[in-house]
Amino acid sequence: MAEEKSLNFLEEIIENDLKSGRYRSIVTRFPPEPNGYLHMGHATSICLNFGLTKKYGGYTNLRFDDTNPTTEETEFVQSIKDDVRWLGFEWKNELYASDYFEELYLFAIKLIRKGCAYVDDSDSETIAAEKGTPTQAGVNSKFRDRSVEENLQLFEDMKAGKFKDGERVLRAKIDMAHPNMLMRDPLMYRIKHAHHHRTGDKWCIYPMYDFAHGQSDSIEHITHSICTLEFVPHRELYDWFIEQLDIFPSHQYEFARRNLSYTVMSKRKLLQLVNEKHVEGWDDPRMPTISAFRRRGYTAAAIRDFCDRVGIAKRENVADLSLLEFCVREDLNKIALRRMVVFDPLKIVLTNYTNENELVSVEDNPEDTNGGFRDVPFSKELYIEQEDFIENPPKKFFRLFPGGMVRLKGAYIIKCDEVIKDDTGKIIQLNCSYIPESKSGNDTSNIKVKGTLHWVSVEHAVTAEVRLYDRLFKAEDPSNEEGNFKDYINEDSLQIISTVYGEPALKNAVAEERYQFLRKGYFTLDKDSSEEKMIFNRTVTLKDTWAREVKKV
RNA sequence: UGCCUGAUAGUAUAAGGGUAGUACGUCAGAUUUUGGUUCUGAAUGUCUUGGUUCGAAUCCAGGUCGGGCAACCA
Repeated sequence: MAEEKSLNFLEEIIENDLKSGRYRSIVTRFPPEPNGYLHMGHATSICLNFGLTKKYGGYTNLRFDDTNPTTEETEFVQSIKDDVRWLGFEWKNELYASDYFEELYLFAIKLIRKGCAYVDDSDSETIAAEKGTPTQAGVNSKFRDRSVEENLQLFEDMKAGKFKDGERVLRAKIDMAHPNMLMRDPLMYRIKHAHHHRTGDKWCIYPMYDFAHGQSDSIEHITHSICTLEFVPHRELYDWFIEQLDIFPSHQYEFARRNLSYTVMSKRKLLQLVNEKHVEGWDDPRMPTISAFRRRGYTAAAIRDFCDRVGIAKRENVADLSLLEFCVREDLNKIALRRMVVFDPLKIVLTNYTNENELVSVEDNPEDTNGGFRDVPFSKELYIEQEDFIENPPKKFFRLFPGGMVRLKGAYIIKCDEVIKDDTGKIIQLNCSYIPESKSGNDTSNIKVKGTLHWVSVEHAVTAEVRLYDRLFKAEDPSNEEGNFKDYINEDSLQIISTVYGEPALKNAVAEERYQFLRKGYFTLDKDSSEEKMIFNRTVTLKDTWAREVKKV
């Protein structure tokens, strides 16, 4: 009997709502602002919102929170849709806060009529000053007590474009002494003579987040409006507008934003990394954006699994990058095709080898019992990794050394007989002998070796470029370190090896397919690849217990 | 000297008055034609002080520490 997975606090709320009959099914929404690319934090929100309706019945809308025309662009709308789809979720309706501009405008008029809103002529400095501070009450604006008629007229003039940016705002009339600063006559509308990515030049007044989000939720009958912790103080305002307007009572629930170790997650900081060219773009594989993870070779399943395993709660957190890496390795181990690729070649010559055109058969994926095999050409001259040979090996080193034996994966056991160096003492070639009766699958040699190496035939090798990525930051939580987060950028986060040597099957690599370069890590073809040149991104390394062993010394 | 909010192994998350559990990470071992995978085992935790109770991570009171709130951003 499988243990029942415990519920997170939102699932509990929903189950109670369903049980009590408050709702028969639920509606959630994912509400990104189209002013940047989605990142891992959004992935958590996406998995949460879509996951909840999948689990409990109902649906999820995709709603773009596009109330600020000066920062928002269609480019981002497209990338967001791509990312949500790629993550494996389908929204019920594609919506925009701008779809509701007319309705929102009517809501504003309703509040003016009720005496709950007024037009303020003060400039932003004055309004800010009059707002007071967290420990000090604000004071009323001198425009606070205008008549309903005057307010109506002024608001219409605002809409009609009779004022310049910043000359007037519409504010809710609540309480300038309220302990919650958001309740001190918050702005509802501001004037922006700006082109909107969807409504064009139709409007020159735009609703503020607080006057758009809750009402949009309400219009869509969102039952559970889930957002991050920084909006907790907004909930009071959210409820106030809904109550004053007497519209469908959506409810807001807050959870803690998801952070990831060794990176930053705020859009502002990510934008800086892009603009200041610390990375190549939003989908630079070192970025924590969804498009970057995709390009790097992460699978949607792995990301979903990660979000699932981390869970959600209400306390601030920094999730371990190693958990994400575990999730992607676990998925990739099952699906990646194995290939042999030598990064840093050391030539070996099998002095006693005389066969011609020999092929050895190697499994594509040992985890897959139905998996296929491929033929790999074997020959007298092979490449192995430089690091797989040490002249004076440390203890527990079971790769190749003078007089030592190793198996070449899928082929024969070889013995190192002679080390050849150039004038500078650099090792340039190994002369080895192979054990003919040790062929894989047909081994009658009775020789036991500890090490198995990957290799490629010199004559048959195909070349490619590999890009090896490391964490973008040296600090676990760069935002919380002393000084600027950029001081902690890892200068070695990208290592390019322009020529590596792969077995011929590598030539058939296709986009989207995942590969495990034996003993090297998981790789996928990068979009920069061309007919002439294959470029592979390292998605993640293999777990390397030997590297850890070496480090200990 | 305001308001809101949070605190469980290194990290993340359970336990909702009754054995503090799970995952990742760490360490040790077994298996292995990838030093991968798989398997086994171990170490490590309830912010603090009181109170209620047969019994408290859980309820109550005080304290400590962290986060958010003074954008015509979302």
